[in-house]
Amino acid sequence: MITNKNCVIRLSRYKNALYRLQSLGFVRVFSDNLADAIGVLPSQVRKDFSLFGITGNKRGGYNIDSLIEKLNTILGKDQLQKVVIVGTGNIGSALMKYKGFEKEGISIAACFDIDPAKINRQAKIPVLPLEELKDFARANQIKIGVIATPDVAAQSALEMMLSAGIKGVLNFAPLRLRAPAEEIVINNVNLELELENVIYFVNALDKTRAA
Amino acid sequence: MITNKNCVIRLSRYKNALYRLQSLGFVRVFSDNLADAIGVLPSQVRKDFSLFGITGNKRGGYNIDSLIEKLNTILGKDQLQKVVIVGTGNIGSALMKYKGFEKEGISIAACFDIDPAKINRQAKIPVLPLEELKDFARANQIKIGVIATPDVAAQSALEMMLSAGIKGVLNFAPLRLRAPAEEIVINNVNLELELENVIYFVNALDKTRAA
DNA sequence: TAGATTGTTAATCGATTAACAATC
DNA sequence: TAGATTGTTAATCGATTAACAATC
Repeated sequence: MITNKNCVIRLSRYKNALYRLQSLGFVRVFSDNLADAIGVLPSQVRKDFSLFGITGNKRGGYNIDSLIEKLNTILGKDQLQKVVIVGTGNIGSALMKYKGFEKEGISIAACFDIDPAKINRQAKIPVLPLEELKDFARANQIKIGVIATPDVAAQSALEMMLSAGIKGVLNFAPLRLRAPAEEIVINNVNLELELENVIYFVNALDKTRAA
Repeated sequence: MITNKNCVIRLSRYKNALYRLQSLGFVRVFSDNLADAIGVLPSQVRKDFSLFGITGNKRGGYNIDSLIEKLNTILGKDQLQKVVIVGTGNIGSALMKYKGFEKEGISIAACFDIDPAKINRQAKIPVLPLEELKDFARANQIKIGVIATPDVAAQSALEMMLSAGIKGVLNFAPLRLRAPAEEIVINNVNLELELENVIYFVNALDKTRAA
């Protein structure tokens, strides 16, 4: 098992670049082209592939179709991934409507909220009471959940997910969730932090120029 | 100038942890406590502080109030940061309504869209035609922009921001933007990719267990 | 064949961790 | 003072980059 997160992220980027090349009619690709497309060095591309046992042809590069297929298998995109979202505030409902996931073979099976006013069983993506999360996730074999609740509700949302058999979480609440690492994969997206980071580097750049 | 992104992200996390400790009534903190709060080692905390010239007291640790102040200065939070958002689709409008930014001293000055139907000059956060971005950003000295447009519009949004004097961009469009690195800081948030990453590690964990 | 590209090994680089002298 | 904690230097670790033999 590869535990380097950056490496897995690069695989996703290669895959995206390959789809673009494919739609332009290309059939083969060299490590050189892929490297340029995602902004790394050619040896990084070959190293990444080597780590996952992906091989090409010396002199002939890689066949785009079969490369896409291999990457999709590695990334679990050979099967539809069903996810649930807990929290239907701003972030939650934006994710619910977001077209990007469907395009990537990710289907939002349902959303959950604690507020009875938000419940809507008839919607294309139903919004259900939080109490039903456990039964729903088990019945539909959901393994992936998104936490888009207010901060204070995030930890308990995680615990409900754990008890519902969910194995992976994308967390948008800006705090550190506590869970046994062997039991669940947590990936945090902290929007304030990302913006703060931009602000820092802009200021730092400014100071460098002034100096 | 510190160019290690991870280090800057940790500073933000320290700051958040410190606010929590402060609200619990604590006055001083040790590298040990901070390390535990954000999940790193104590020597990492001291190393990070040392990189930014932050010092404490041997035996006495760090004073929380003054530590928060120092971190806020470094992170540019001693002044209100005004940002603009281009694109008022799902992501854009979620960000517009998101409470997390205001809490962090980040104010959304305006949003911009190419669709005339979206324009709303009377709203608390006005939605303006894209053509007005340049004048607005210059008049209001906006340095930070968020790209939340469809993929195909992202590169041109970036170029308009560049010409408007914007120096830092948080990009939600899932593609690589091209720009001269010396002129602009770009931070990408790719939601599909983050979710794909969770899916990969869940599958990988599954395989490890099965084996 | 000659030339180009892979796959892998070795070298480099940078970030994290450990260790410990200084000192409150 | 004795004990605990910092600040910094050195050691380790892991990821990226370079180099090059194999070969299509």
